[in-house]
Amino acid sequence: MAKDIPEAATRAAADLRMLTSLLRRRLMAITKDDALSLAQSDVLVRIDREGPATLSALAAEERVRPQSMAATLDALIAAGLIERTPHPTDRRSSLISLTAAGRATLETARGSRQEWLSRALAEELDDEEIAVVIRATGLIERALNR
Amino acid sequence: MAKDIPEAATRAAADLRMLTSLLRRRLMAITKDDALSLAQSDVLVRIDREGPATLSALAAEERVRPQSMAATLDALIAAGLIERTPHPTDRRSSLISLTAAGRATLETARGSRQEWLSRALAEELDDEEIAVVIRATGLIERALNR
DNA sequence: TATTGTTATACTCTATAACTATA
DNA sequence: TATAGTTATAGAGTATAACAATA
Repeated sequence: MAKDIPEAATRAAADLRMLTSLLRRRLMAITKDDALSLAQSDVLVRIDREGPATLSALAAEERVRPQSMAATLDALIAAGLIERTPHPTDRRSSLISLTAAGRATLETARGSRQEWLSRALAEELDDEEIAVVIRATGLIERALNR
Repeated sequence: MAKDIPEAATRAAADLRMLTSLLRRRLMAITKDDALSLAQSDVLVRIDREGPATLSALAAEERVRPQSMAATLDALIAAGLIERTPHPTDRRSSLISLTAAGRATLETARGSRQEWLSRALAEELDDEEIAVVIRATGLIERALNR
């Protein structure tokens, strides 16, 4: 039996769905000097935040199939931004970590999508509003991982 | 010269960027009985909300090129969910509107991504938190369109 | 047997370039 | 000239299916 879904949740879901598409397209359009694709940026940031990980773990965290993650990692390896080292205990697997170039890329992510979005938020929203956005991202993430 | 971007805006931008990818992948994974692609759903909802529109107008609002919008519209027309009628004053153009089947599809969007997301929000968040999410989507949209 | 990863293939979404028809 | 739309082509991102190696 379907539990009743409050009007507000339906509205929030509809708004979120459309906003997600729009935001992604805006980000994609910011190509500039940033050679990284969106999926590549996601993975680079994740490894930076969480440390070395296996392909499977990255795929699970990013919610893609291992084959899809493999394609993304291949591109990052080809660009010299990450590297594989043998897994210490599992010979089937490798640990993926940032190279020096990968860390440098993250630090110079200015002039890229990240900067464009930061600036858009900073210039249009006040401190209280930005706090609301931060709180909302946490709430949405919690709902997605429930 | 780059104006200083507050720490909080940078944090909000990073969180938003990654959340956008994750949310989109979760939505894509909900295929079920819903035959519409994400881009198709976006357009169908938009026409329903805003009424008949030209291809160019839809492309501008959805932030895609006219060629991309044409592909999406072709699929929706093939599915019988929208239709073209001649533009009253511009013979180069057409007005795109929902068919009866298109309206029916929107109404029976239960069992689809929209329902999955609504339920996730409703089950994990309380009323005050959902209100925060709704407010945040409005704020983000404002920043994107600034 | 279950898990980690690879190879092969296909579909969605979007873009750029070059074009036609109409305004 | 400028705008609305089309045709052709390509790349990013993702998936499923079938497989090999190791746990």
